[in-house]
This record gives sequence, structure tokens and C-alpha cells, in this order.
Amino acid sequence: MKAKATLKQIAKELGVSVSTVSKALSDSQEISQATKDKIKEFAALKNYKPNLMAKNLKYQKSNTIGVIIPNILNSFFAKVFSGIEEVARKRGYNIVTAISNESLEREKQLMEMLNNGAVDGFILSMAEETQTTKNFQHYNSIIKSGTPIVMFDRITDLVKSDKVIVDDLDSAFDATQHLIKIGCKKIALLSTIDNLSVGKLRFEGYRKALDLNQVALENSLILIGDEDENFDERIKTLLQSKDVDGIFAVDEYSATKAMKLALQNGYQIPDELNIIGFADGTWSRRLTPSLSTVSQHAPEIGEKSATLLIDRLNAKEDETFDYKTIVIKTELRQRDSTRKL
Amino acid sequence: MKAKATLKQIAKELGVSVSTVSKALSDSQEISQATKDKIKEFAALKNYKPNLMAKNLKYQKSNTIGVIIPNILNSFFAKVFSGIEEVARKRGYNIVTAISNESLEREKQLMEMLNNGAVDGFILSMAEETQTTKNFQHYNSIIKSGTPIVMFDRITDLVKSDKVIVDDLDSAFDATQHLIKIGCKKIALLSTIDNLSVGKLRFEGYRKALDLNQVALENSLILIGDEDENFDERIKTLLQSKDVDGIFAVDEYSATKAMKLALQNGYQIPDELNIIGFADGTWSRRLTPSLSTVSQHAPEIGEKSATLLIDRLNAKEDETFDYKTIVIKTELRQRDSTRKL
DNA sequence: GTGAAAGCGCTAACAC
DNA sequence: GTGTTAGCGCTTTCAC
Repeated sequence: MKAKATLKQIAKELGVSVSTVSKALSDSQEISQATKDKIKEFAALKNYKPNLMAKNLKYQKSNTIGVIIPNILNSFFAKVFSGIEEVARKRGYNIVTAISNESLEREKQLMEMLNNGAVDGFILSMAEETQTTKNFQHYNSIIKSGTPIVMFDRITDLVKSDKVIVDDLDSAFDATQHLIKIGCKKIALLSTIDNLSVGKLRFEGYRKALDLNQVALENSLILIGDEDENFDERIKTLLQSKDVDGIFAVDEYSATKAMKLALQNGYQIPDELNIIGFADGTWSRRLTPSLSTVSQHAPEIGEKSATLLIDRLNAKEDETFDYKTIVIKTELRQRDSTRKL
Repeated sequence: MKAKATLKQIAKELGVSVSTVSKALSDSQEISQATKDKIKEFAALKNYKPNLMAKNLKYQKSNTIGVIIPNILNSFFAKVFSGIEEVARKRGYNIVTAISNESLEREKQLMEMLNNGAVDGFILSMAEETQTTKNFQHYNSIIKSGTPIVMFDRITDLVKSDKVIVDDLDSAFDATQHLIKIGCKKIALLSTIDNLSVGKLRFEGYRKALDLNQVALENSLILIGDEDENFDERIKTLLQSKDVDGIFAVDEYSATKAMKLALQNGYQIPDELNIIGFADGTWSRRLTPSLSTVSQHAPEIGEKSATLLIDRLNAKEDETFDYKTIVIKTELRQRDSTRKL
């Protein structure tokens, strides 16, 4: 456990001053080439690395982004994260990751803990509890303290910040529209996320598509619930009624559950039943039949979020620019759970 | 953008010295109760939070763990990560996450970048390239610099550090043994990770089980390759030969590909073909038929890793203790892709 | 009971 | 071309 090299040590060993070493290593014009060479060589030998914390303290910034994710086991968030990571790394930022586990309290606590110089800004998607209880004060107080936030996916108008979302309403509309176009007459909507902004928007898109095609909304076809057995039972009942020929599932659980139960109940997919869901692409392809999905471009959401945040962090104090909301276009990925046109 | 409160400011506004404020806020005996009350109240009002970077600089530690993950999109790593996060958070550590993308260069660069005071220690699983090229020098030099490392899953004997692994050999042995027990005569081994330590161990387990049951290893039943179409073709050929009644897939890609191709080729699973794979539990359950897997207890791997690292960080300098390797037991999760006994 | 001062490692304005 | 110094925010020893 040899101590890490510092400017001070190097200066002493070389018989020069600390500032000379500092300047030499940053290739300052003030220092003679000979001295620079000598110092650089010695520093390399000692494997000198400037101490980040000292630099951060000096410059009053951490070059670190705090990323708050509701649940890393959800592959959507993992993908967004990978997009954030890539951009951040490329632009010289580190990432501190925290997981809110969908809890408001935890989210609050984590953000407050990190908002003490540890991070320069946050990228986050709200915890479910935060969104359902509409408790957004901590965001605003953090923003007021001078730490910018970028929200993605689960957002609210009540926080003034940059935002990155997908066109949930439109994509749901398109998906439903597609089901209608391939001949579905009885299209069910399945959702376990109707408490989230994105869930509501997807429902809206479904409703809009039916409206436009003058199809009446049928309560028996709308299944909203939680990820539990009760919900599964309701899907089963619906399927057994045979009174359904299309399913639009706005979340991964619903989509995969519907698919599995349909197969178990002897449905021919896509001949008798067409399914479109919001789900992870990789695994959707692995299912048999593969599941048609709405691609959400998760990595791109992450990239945009990181770009927005870093651009804001690098902006001059004076040139405050307006908050942007970036909408990422989604696409319908037709696979084998839907009939071809 | 109001500036964040500092000790200095508070001291000035209250007409006392910086050290008085510092002591008061840490509830020092030296300060009178009246002063403490006054200062604490004022600090709370100003929403004072001690600056982390200053503290870190002072104490020469960051209270931060660097986690290097080869690929966050792999749900195994995402789960391990969630285990690390939980323990770290509970014990007051932050996590800086970096993704090596299976690249040696990137891994090296990331670790060197973070080994400058940004983190107190590392938890990592080697990049694929690191493991195949056997380039471990950067680990050793980082350890020598005084930053401890905990390796998990993909490890090597050539690095002296704490390690956390699952009993890959035994679990592969058990899985193969199980296939034999339920009557499989022609058990294929599928692997796209034979370049990784874990891949090799799982192969060993397979071999050992066959040995013990006096079944000869058949080359035609051993498919080792990469995640590409060529590999898929070879699986297809094997399946079409009908000369196989059991599949042991040591990675997720192989397992799901085998399942899908088998279904497409009209196999009745598990009547004609039994499949066991290493794969994500959640999604394995969503497949039809659900996939029998080896549960790897990923979150536990993360928890143990974090515990090992933090214990070492908190240990007194003098009481150096030996490096441990913790082996987590796995279990076979029988689902619908294998016959019941 | 309170304050002054040093120091963590670094940078930069200002001497010399 | 090199060195001195102050200061980032905090803690802690030592004076008073």
C-alpha cells in the first residue's frame, strides 16, 4: 500500500516548487522545456494522477452525474442507463447510480444526499410512489439549489426541467390502429401501469384509435390492475370468453402474461389472436411466437438525457436557455404475434 | 441558483468562528448548549449540508465504490448490481458505475481514471477481452496502489483479491445429472461463452456428469460458438438430426435459441426434448413452455461482494486479513422444459 | 466555551 | 522561468 503520488511529494523529491510541478504537468508556457520534460518523466515514473477530489473542491464541480433509477431490473431502465453512461463517459463525466426502488422516501433521501457537491446534476425517472402521490417538491427545491435535473419517461408538468420522453400517445395510437387494420374487431387493453403518466398516455392512444374508427370502448375489454394473480385471472377469463381477437398490452408484464395464457388456452397466434406490447426487444424475439412490440429506443432516451444535462452544465451562467422536452419517435416492430397485412 | 450554505457563511452571519460552527453541528461537548441550539437552528434554516468533496479530501477517502460491469444489458449483471447497490447504500457508500462493454482497453482506462481518489475500492466482473487475453496487470497495479478489488463471476487465480462466484462446475454437473436422471440419452452442450472461466467450468461439470454415468462425450453433441447465425444453423442441424433428447445450455443466448428452434422444428417439449439453461428467471418463466434454469442468486452475489469490499475498507490498516473466495450455492429450478421425475 | 491556524491536494494570480 | 501565496470547505489540534 504505497501512498499515491502528490504534487507536493514530487516537488520535494525534485527540489522544485509545487506550482512548478503543477504548471509543468499542464504543459504551461511559463515553464522551460527542460524542466517540463524532467518533471513529466518523473511524474510518469511515480504514476502520478491528479487527485480528483482536490480538483473538484477547487473548481466547485464534481464532473459527476447522479442517475436515479426506479428499478434497474427493468430492462428499459437498464438500456436507458447504458445510453446515459456512454454519453457521460465520452464527455468526461462520471456517473453515480442510485436506485429508488419506486419509493418516494428513498428517492428524496438519495437526491438530498447526493446534492451536497457529489453530483453536478441529476438524470432521473420518477419513482412510482412519487408519481402517484404527486409529491414533487424535492425536485423543485433541488433545482432551486442550483442543481439541474433531466427527467425521462415518467415526467410531470409540475417540475420545470429538461425532459426526454417517447411519443407514448402516438405510439399507442399507431399500435391500436395497426391491430384494427389487420382486422381485429375486439381489441383488449391490458395495463398494470395505469398509475403512471406513460400508462395513462398509452391508454389515451388506444382510446383515440378506437374513437377514430368509431369503435365503442368496451369495459369488458379493458383490464387495468397490478402484477398479481388477480390480474392474471382476469386475463384468463377474458381469453376463455373467446370474445377478443386483439390485445394491446401497455407494459411488459401484461404483454408476456397475455401471450403465455393465450398459448396455454390453445389460441393460435396470430391467426386467432393478435398481440402487441411494450416490451424488451431482445426477449420479445426469443418468445415463440415472437412478440410484436413498440420499440422505445431506450438507449437513445439515455443519450439525449445525458446530452441535455451536460449541455446545461457547460452553459455559461448568464446564457440561461429554456427547458426543452425532447420527444423520441417510436416504431412498431412487427413480429410473429401479429398477422401480416 | 442560490449558493449552497457553507460553514464560513454561517459563521459570518452568526458572528462566530468557523470552527465553532463545525463543532456545534457535530454536537461537540466543547460548545455550550445555547450556542449549539442557535447554530443548529440556523443551519437547518439555511439547509446546510456539509460539502462531500471537502470532507473526502480531508479524510482522504471518498466513501464511494467503483463498480465495473461488462454489460448492463445482461440481466445477470443488472441483478448483481442491484445487490451491490443495496448493501452499499445501507452502509453509507455511493456507487460510481462504469461499463467496460467487454473491452480490455476501456476497462483499464475506466479503472485508472477512477483510481485517483474517486473511489475507495472496486467491485468488478472482468471484460470478456480481459479474460481471453489474460491481461491482468492493471488489476494488480491498482491493488498495489492501495485500492482493494472484489471480483465476481468472471475471475482468475492470477489476481490476489476477494472473490465471489457461484459453484458453476457443481451446478452444471447437477443440471446434466438431472437430465440423465429424467431419461435423456443424448445430451447436447451449447455454449457461446467457452472463452470465459464460467463457461469452461460449466463445460467441466457437464463432462464430469457424463463421465460418472459412463456416457461418452460426443463431438456432434457439443456446440461451441458465438452469438451468430452460424451457431444458430448448427443448432438447427443438430435438432433436425433428431439425434438429441436433452440440451444443456450454459448461457442465455444458447438456451433461448435452442428452445425457439426446437419449437419451430416441431419438437414437443419436454416430451421429446428436455432443456436446461443458465438464464434470467423472470423471462424464463414467461416463455412457453417455461424454461428450467440454474438459479444463480445474482443479487446475493452483489450483496456478498459489497460486504467483502466494505469490510476490507473499514478494517484497520494493521489487521490485514487473507483474501476470501465466497462460493454461492445455486439451485436447479425445474420448470416446464424438463420432464418431471 | 470559543477561536485561530494548519492541512487535505490542487490551481492560479501574483511576485520575483 | 520559477516560487510564493491564497483559497476551495471541512476538521481538528492547540491557544486563549
